[in-house]
Amino acid sequence: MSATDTATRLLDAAQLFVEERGFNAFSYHDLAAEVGIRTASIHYHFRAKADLGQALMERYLRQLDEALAEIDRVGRTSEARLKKFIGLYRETGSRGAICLCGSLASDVETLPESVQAAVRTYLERSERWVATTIEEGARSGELAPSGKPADVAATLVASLQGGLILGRARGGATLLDHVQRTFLASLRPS
Amino acid sequence: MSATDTATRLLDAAQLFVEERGFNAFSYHDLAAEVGIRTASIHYHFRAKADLGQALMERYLRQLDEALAEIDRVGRTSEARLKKFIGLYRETGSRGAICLCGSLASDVETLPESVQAAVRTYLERSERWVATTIEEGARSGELAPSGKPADVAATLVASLQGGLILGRARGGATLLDHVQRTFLASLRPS
DNA sequence: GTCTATAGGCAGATAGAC
DNA sequence: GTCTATCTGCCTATAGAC
Repeated sequence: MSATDTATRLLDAAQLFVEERGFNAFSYHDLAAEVGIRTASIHYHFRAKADLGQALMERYLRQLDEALAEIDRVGRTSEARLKKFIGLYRETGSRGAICLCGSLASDVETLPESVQAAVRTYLERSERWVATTIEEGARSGELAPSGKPADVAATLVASLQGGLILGRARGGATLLDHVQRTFLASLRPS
Repeated sequence: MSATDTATRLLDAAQLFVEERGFNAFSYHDLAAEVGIRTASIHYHFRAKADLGQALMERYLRQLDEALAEIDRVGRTSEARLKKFIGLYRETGSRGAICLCGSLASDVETLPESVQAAVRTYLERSERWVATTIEEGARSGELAPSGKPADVAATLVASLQGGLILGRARGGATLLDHVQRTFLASLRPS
């Protein structure tokens, strides 16, 4: 029952800030106020803000792997698994946030190369999982994609990330409902 | 043959900056260097940076209306019109940029309300045009959307905006190729 | 319209005491 | 590990001369 260590609390708070405002729109001062220490103390845990960004993406990648493994474990059909995958994004949107990776992708030109690389890895891994899931569904006859699985997968991930960003800007959290209906309908055999 | 006036040159340069880096990642100093005047002079044309953002979106809205009118004028079929619409985004992506509106949507929490409103208007207008175009195609039997036109329209706009952001982060400008193939295939009657 | 000069604030980061 | 104190630099914005 030990209290959560400071580094973890910093990562938690930073993740919320990035998901709500973006990497360049929060400061060590904001972070310090949230966690209850001074800005100088943050530098002890993360020497520079770029290091914090990298640690954030590394943890987020591990969380992705865990989430996908869990979906593969409990999802019975390909469609059910895709629905759960879309559900991860809907959850994020329902708390007024966007995906950490999508947020960093928006600011990509201002980020250090190490963080850019982690963003690319996250996107590739997501697309590959979706493509594989669609392929499995197509093989068993459960799904009928109208194009190549890799095309559909790239398009789905783009509309989920875009849907979160546009949905927040539009107000009202229904955009991902449209995305889910459109994709599941277009994948269903007629 | 008069030279372009300063306000217009400032808007042109600012638009490129926003499309490449984001609204909060360029300064009046960057802008001044680009246009060849001093930062203080920019304030004569746009009192505060928020005013510049608003002027930027207002001009961008007019450009959207012109582009959509032109597409309606020359596009012979619904599919041809949608392809030209997607082409607007592919053009932006091919110069390593993202849509001004998508860029501002990413930073939406840090923007003044007037700019947020313009972003919403741009998105609504885009979605409505796409929905109408799909409806027309469905009525004539040229297109066979698998869901409601409004759903498909919202999803298409989200994947174009998301595709630009993710495509730039991924490197390689092929993401919108995937999006175009996926949507045109899913709209084609079987 | 554009300039020089500068105010005033906040950013990321470091040194060194405890 | 966390603190106080401080450096340095950049940002938006303004005042007032030309």
